[in-house]
Amino acid sequence: MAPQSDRCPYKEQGSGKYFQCPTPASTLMPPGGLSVPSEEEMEEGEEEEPSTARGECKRRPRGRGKARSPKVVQKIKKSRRIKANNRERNRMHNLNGALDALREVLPAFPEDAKLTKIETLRFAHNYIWALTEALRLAEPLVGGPAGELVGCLGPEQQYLDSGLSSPSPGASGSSWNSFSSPSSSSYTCTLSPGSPAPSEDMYFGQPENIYAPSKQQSDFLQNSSPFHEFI
DNA sequence: TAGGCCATCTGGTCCT
DNA sequence: AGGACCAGATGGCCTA
Repeated sequence: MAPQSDRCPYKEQGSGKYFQCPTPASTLMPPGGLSVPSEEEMEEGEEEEPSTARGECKRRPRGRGKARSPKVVQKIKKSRRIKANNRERNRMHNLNGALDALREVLPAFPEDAKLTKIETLRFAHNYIWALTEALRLAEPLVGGPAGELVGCLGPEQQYLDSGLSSPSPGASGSSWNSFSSPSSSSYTCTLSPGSPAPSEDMYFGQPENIYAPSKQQSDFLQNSSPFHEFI
């Protein structure tokens, strides 16, 4: 069956964010109008099989266990399908919302190009891995936990220190550039090119061996990231 | 125009 | 039983 609509009507213009679907069944009525069975109709068509043996229906009073007409069965099926479709649509919207949230905490690209779903996931994977590497390699240099890094990684240290409450690196287009600029005078903790890969147990292998970054990602990261050795 | 990406529908399976 | 999850199919939009 062909989709009833080609584009999501619940996607916010501009931001591209999704919002919760309104009461679904009513919003997806086909042009001709689909009559969803009322509760009463549903009840009327409910599961009970008619008693085959005459007079042996003990569970229900006479007249209640009548067989559903094909029409009613079809209505029930259609109603269930519509409900399932709406649930599925909401589920996918939630998934897309989570993906959007993930995009927001990833470094923004200068041209503000929106990453595709797969790119977002791959980039996030690489990004997390690179940050983890940065922390791991920086730790011995400062002789303490990564949270105590002071002025080692430059402006990005603020980002590392602030934890969950940190401003999103993708929140402003310039944040990533400033924190990762190779020309930054405080950028003293460059990652060594020959550093060994972390164990697979801890890091699930080097991202580049699993997910090759897109050209867009690798270009950007190679030009502006302190993690370029890992791309 | 082909190919990539996406939203949606759909039926099957798993889980509560 | 009903909902969540999943994967395949389909068709529209966009871009190189």
